[in-house]
Amino acid sequence: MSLPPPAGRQPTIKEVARRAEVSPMTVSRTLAGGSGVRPDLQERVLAAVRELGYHRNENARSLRPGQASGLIGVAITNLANPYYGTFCLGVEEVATQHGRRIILGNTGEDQARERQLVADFIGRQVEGLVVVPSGRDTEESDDDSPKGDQLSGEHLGRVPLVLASRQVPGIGADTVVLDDIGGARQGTERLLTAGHRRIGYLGNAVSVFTGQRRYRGFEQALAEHGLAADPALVQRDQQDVESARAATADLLDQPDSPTAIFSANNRNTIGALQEISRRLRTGTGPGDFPALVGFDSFELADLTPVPLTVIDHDARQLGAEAARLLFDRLPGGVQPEAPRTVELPVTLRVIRQ
Amino acid sequence: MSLPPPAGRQPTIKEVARRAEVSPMTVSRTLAGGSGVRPDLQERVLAAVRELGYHRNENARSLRPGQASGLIGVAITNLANPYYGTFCLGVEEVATQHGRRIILGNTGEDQARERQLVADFIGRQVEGLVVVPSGRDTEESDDDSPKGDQLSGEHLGRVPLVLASRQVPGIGADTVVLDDIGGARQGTERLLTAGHRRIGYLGNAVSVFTGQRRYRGFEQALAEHGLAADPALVQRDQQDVESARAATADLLDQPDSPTAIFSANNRNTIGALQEISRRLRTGTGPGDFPALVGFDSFELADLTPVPLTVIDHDARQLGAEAARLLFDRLPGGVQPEAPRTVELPVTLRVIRQ
DNA sequence: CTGTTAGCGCGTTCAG
DNA sequence: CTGAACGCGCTAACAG
Repeated sequence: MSLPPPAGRQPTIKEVARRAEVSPMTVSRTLAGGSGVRPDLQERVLAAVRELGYHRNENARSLRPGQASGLIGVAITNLANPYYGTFCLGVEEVATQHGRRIILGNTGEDQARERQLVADFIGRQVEGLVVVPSGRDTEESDDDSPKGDQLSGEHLGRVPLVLASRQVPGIGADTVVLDDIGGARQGTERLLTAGHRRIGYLGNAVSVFTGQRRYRGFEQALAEHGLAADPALVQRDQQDVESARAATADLLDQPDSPTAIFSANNRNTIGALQEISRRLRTGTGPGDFPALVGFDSFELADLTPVPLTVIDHDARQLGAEAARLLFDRLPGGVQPEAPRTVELPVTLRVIRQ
Repeated sequence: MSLPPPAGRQPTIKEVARRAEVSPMTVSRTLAGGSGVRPDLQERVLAAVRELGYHRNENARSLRPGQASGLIGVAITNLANPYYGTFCLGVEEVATQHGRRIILGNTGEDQARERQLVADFIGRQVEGLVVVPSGRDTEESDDDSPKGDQLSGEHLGRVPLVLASRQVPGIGADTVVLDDIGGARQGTERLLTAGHRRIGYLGNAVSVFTGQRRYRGFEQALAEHGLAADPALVQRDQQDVESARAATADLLDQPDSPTAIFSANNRNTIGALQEISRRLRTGTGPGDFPALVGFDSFELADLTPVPLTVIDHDARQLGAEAARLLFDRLPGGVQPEAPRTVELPVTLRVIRQ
């Protein structure tokens, strides 16, 4: 005679035990590897497990002291950007190597949402956090409500945190960033060397860490040539492809439009290419279209209708590195003393001269 | 006198209670909204919560009968494909509207990995699952080890499941698919109407549901014109851009290379465009390059160097619809009787004539 | 309005 | 080799 199937609830260890006619402990031990359990009992247990479709309740499991949840919380700013999808893949792969699962949230550059997410992750007993911090001031402020509050030590308890892509002032967490300044400087330098003097800038808000750094690299290169950025040619409030396309249209429609454009991320570069290609098709716009240098690579860069150089790097590697830094701080890791910052190099890649 | 901060552990409700000099129940009630708790006690509790950085343990919480975990498990096949990133965003948005969090796993088209993931999700007490099933036979087989075993009702317990993109025979779950056959038929029809007779095919494995359906649509359109697919022009084992590029090279290098190519997904279309553009730049390859019709849209399709039509749809909407079907089966939903299949329409969009 | 009791599913500890 | 008791953090149900 078989017991009735569980009604609307997952079967528990007790039900398995009852069905296998053993005690719950025998089930527990069997599932833990079975050392010290008679083989015939193990078989009865495993049969009952199969028949009932039993799954250990990981939540109850992690309740016990010393038992970890096996979860890593990942918060990113924009899942619609393939860049971050690839980034997550890097985190996920390393997490899987360490037997961990990732739990993912999208902040949409919203700090309130980031705070909720992180709080929830901690409530779910994540063992660690990988966060791409949403836009915020990167300047230290001396008022008493520091930015990045939700990522401060007190709020995190003792959950290790790794920041990716962007640093947050006042947060002493391990961080992986790119060589934003150097990459932007080199990319801009390339345009200057090619003789360009009117160079447009497309970027994300200055309140975003990378936005600020990449703009700084842009300015540095200009300064080295005795130039300064022309405010009329600087557009930096675009977070998505459509606004980037519109900003590009603005640049192209200026009376003395730029002969080249530096773009600070793939959203902006793609928007620029879309607008340029639209005008090429419809025959509108300036006679000559600007050359492009853009941070981040992307699929189909090859198809560019104008000269294009990308400042390339691997989002997957960024994610993997972030995860590695995190696991160093988890049980079994090397437990570094001070917060570390890893700056990954970038590569100038000429797509079309 | 303040208690020592929690050492390596998250603070518990008891510590908060001790610090606020109330009972744990008063803390619990305050955090649950505070109805029926004296305001001054609430303040003491909230102060203690802030000071200790307390976060409710959601795992312990969901242990109690009747309490749900607030988690939705999402398993996709390829996080590196921006398509699935966007898909996840759609799921995530709807889940957030319902106060749920998503927990994400990447199967890499590996059934074993899919099984592990789903088992783990259930162990974490997810309230529901959204799965893009990894490749498997779509034919019913009459042996006794049916495909899609891990998604069968017995293994899932009573966790509602929604399949997205791909159906699995024998699994009576709600499903959202695209009009794969109709879309592929229309796309191919367009090439035939334009006079093409030698049409290449790039697709994913026939063992993948969409791969099979899209190929069927391709064949149907050919048949309507009294034609059959030429096996020499059919390549369908590509899962990523690089192998798609190589397959395209194969097609282009044939003595009598196709005048048009139908591509069954964005990985293949992008690979094809890369190869064609490479040859255009280097001046190799056939004199005339084939026109393309591809399933899925993608960024920068505008830049195509050859005539291109895409069979367009919104991955985000697919994800959102999958989530909606799922929430219908969760507490508070409409609890439909039979499994439902939603077939989302696709749109032919001419990118370049 | 507040506190005590009990038990959710599991595994460590200790007895048999 | 097997089982019973206990407690992890939390909250419904029941006192007070």
